[in-house]
Amino acid sequence: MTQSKASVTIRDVAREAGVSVATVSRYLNGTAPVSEEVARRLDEIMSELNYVPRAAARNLATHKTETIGLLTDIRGDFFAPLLSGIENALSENGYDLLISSTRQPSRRRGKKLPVGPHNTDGILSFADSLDESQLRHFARIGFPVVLIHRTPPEGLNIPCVTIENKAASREITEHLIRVHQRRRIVFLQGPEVHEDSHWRETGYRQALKANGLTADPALLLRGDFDREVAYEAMNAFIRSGADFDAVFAADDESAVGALAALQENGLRVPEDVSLVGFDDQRMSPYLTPSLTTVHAPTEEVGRQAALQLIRLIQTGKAEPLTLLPTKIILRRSCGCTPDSGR
Amino acid sequence: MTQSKASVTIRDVAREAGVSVATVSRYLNGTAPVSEEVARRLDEIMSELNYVPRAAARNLATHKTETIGLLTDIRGDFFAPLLSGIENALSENGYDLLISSTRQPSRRRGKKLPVGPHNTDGILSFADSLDESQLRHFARIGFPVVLIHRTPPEGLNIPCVTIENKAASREITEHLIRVHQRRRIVFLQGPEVHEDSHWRETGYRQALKANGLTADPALLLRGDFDREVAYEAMNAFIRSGADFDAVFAADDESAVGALAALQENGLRVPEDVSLVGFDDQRMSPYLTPSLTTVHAPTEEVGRQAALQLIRLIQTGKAEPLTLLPTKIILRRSCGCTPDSGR
DNA sequence: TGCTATGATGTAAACGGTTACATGAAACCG
DNA sequence: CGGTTTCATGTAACCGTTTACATCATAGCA
Repeated sequence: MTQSKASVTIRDVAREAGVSVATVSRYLNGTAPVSEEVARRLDEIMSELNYVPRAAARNLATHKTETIGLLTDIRGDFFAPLLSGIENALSENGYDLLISSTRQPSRRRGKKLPVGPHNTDGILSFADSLDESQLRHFARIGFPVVLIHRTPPEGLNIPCVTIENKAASREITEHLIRVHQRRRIVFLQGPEVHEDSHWRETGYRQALKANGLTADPALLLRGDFDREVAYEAMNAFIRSGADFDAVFAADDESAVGALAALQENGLRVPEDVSLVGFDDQRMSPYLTPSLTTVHAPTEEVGRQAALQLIRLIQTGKAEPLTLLPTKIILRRSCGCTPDSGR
Repeated sequence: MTQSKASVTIRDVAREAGVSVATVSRYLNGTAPVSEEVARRLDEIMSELNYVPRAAARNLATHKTETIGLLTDIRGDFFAPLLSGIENALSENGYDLLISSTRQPSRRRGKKLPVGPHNTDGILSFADSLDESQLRHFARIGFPVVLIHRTPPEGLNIPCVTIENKAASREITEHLIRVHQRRRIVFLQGPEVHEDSHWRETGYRQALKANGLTADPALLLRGDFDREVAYEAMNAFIRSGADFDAVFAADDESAVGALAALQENGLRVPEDVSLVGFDDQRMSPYLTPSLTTVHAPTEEVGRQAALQLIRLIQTGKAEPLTLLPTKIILRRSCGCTPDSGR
């Protein structure tokens, strides 16, 4: 009931315990030894007073925030595991997470970013959340940044963690060709600028070439990593009477859209058309037929990115490139019949 | 190149502009008029120096953080839309988001929460992220909290935003009974303590009773809002030779598990067994058959919760209960055959 | 013309921690 | 036993803002 002041400060604790604030601070941070006696008294008083150090004061004094910022778009199945990996790694290391979505490309120049040196110790940037000029600025002032699913622009030395796209794409395409005798394979592209999409397409092309097939530009459709877009594109393609016997969707989202379009047009998967995706999202095993795809370790990407950023903050050094392995997962949609895809 | 000091402060700006720091601060915050002349000069200098006010200093001086904390588990399809709604509402109102997952119930008493009065202006707590004693503590010290998908414990006056569970559950159950002539309907329960699960079960019971059916306890299975758990439970149930003709899964996650179990055991949905879920998650229209379910406005829940919290912080008042409407969505899995479930 | 609003600005004290430097006591040591 | 370490602690400056209070023109007004 004797709740006079708004919040209890380190000085209150010091006074109650009959010591100086310096002693309290040192005990709190373990930066210097404190006598048994005093330690006991402090423990007692602090819990009695329900004392919690104010973050702002600490940040101001130390020039550290113990917080990292995340810039990303909050969308789809991809996001949850990524965030989960990041959050785990951070909390294990005592960091907080300030998250800001890069929604509508307001891109108002001059408008300051919601996370930056003023409120975090470093930031994680997913895909194109930060444009080149912003990256250059952070690099210039030496502010720690780690890129996720995107390599740094020319000449910039910014650590990045992403996944192996090309080899797996090539492998899954070759699977369609060699095991299932597919010849006319549609590639459902991602967003134009997206790096993942680019490398996946490269893998696809290499597989075609290595197997004596030519890459027919007519088989390239834009799916934009989006269910609806993929559905529309696929639908229009089918109705145009196009000739094809398989679809490689650049990600599972677009595979879902493609699957819907195929089925609605009376094409059986995998009997008439083989379908494969990329990412192995949560729902993929539960589609009918279950989706053959490439497993991307998204949660691990998040975790590694967070760990690299922490390392960069604390030691000034980090792995320039962390490339996580991917693995193809054979299920039913390509034509295989594994025991259980789950 | 003349980058001597670590960071540029308000004093640097003031000196360059030949005014006092107070003037700069006032201009920055618009808390007092400033002459045309000075304003122009400040704009120029601030962008030239690339000045960004340090959040910690500001927080310390104002006792505000302009940040809210979110406690939740980062799991499943449910999470992304919720977060998206929250983030949108917050950023529109100039708040930052500090997020902390309530992973392993470490529940180490005494261990301080990662978000609280020391680093935020208020917090959003999903379901059981905060236990009763923690809620009481925050209530006692007058720290703003808004609950999501959970009502406050007895005697506590904490605003809460959630959805209408009972009426829709009753309605969807009656749909199974009246339209599809189902009589033995399995209810796949959520986690024991979960409020949503409780009310959904209540709606289910009411529907049975109102239609002259008795609630057979043998038809109550635990699905835990989890695919795997639901799959196992359903699988065991089927193999035990149980007699049933429909399944009402307490959420779409468990519906997915149930669907897998049904199909693997050769039961056709919806011919042999009707299946319905709750939530209308992203994947639900894309299952085969598409899932009849109850649409929960999850993104809107997030948005409303954020808005209520902001109101609570700024005015001290907020709606005690925000109950968002739900709506049943008829697709194929119950036996209906709508044009397109998407 | 003297008196009071009003506008634009400056001065300096908070805010609640950390930490360099200082101090006194006890321990060690040849 | 005097001198040097080491330990436990205190003093006070500092981190970068905001803001109450003061100041000084200038305008408005009777």
